[in-house]
Amino acid sequence: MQPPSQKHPPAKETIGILRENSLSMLAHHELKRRIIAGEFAAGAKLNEAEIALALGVSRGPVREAFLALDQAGLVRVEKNRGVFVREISLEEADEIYEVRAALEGMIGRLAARHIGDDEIAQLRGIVKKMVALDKTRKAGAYFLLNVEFHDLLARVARNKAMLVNYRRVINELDLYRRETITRSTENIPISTLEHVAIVEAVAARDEKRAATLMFDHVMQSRERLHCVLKKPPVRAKRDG
Amino acid sequence: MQPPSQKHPPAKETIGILRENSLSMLAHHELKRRIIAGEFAAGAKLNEAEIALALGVSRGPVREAFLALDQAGLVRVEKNRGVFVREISLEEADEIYEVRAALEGMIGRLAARHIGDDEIAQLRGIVKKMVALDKTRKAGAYFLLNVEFHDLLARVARNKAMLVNYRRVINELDLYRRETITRSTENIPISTLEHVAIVEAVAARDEKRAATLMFDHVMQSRERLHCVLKKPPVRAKRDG
DNA sequence: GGTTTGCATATTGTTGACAATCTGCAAACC
DNA sequence: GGTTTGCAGATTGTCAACAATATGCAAACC
Repeated sequence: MQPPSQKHPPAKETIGILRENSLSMLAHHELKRRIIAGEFAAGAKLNEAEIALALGVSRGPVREAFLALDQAGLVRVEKNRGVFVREISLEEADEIYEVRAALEGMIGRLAARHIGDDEIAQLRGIVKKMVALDKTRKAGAYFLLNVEFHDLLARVARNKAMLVNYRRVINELDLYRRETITRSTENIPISTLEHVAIVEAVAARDEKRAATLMFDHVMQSRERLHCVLKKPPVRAKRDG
Repeated sequence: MQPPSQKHPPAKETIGILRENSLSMLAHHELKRRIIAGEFAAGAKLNEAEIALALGVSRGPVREAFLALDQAGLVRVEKNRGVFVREISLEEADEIYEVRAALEGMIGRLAARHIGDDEIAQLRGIVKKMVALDKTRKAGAYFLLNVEFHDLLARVARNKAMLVNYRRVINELDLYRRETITRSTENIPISTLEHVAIVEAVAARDEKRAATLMFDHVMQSRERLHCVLKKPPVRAKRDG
């Protein structure tokens, strides 16, 4: 298939990437990354020509990427007006949390069914780091560990369809959470305790209990988010 | 396109449709409809130029529609080779059923929380038709009632994010189910009984029970599908 | 003065053309 | 005979130009 002239090791990888991904897909992934990373403000207008120039491609692939991002719920397309980074209201976030709770419940059940010993160790490692963070109260670091914890569980569930749906929902939620969850540290100890209980249930292969704990954990996270939002003047050290 | 002589009342509606939807969106919806309706064979290759001609647009909007359909899981895009109607294996269908079970469980819970009396009546009406169909054993008609029943419950849940995710999963499953579920009628009475129980639980506003019944109903549907597949020579009257 | 109309500009929507890639087949080669 | 090489045709990927639409501002009008 490939011409046998692959002398340079890095070239092979680059060629592979270009063979697999069209410019549309490249634009799609890059824009998705930037949106999730928060490099665009919520509600910001994404100018086709501008982005095409920045990515070094023409408007066609950018437009195709926009349509895909619209389906993924990351941008909102208004005909003849443009595309905007999706803004998620508190009400929408509440709804999405319910979807996430449903998925995470099933993830807990499946993870308890399929988890291997090495993966149990990985989960325990993550939780250990969380416990250590309880004292420092670094919200940013905790947020990353939390993402890692839940994504690992989603992979352990051994269900590709579930993983795809889970990650899509998480991406949408992150549009909302990135502005709120890192502002509060008081709930970290509680959340960590829930994580500990989840690992125990999964490690014991207790499907029912893992499902319930995961479901409740998500719904309680939602409640904690509400509590944080209700006392808005948390203007203590906003490191940013 | 159309001459600007909008004397006729329906023209107003047409203009509205064109103002809301770009050709990409039109192509997206039309292709989605055709794929779900089974007008394209599973795995069939969708030729850009051919479809563009059939829809009366150029290839650009068709390509944009393809990208969106790829995100929705209805087609598979292979770079430089084309797009194909997604084929879903039994293993994938099994996975998707688990995602669906998770969502339907939450839908049952939320529906029990939010349902109104008129909607209870609607559900009972659908179930009544299902019971009537028990005797005729018309799989096609039962399938439509089943879709209506579950979609109504999903709307009753009063959660837009859930509805969007639910319908996406159902669309994917229909790619698989349309070839299998209509071949068997023996399970209709059992499934109908489960529907009756679900309506009762929702009408009683019993969230826990509704959630459990919905979850189990989906997982049992999956098992029934397996049973049907395990006895392949069901060559009795294949009305087609 | 406030509202409306009409243009100028910018941006998006669509198209057709061109470049890159794949596929199938036939000729050349061992 | 079987494999490889090299076209020819078809299809997809990308681009740049054109058309349609929205936006903002200024002039005209009441």
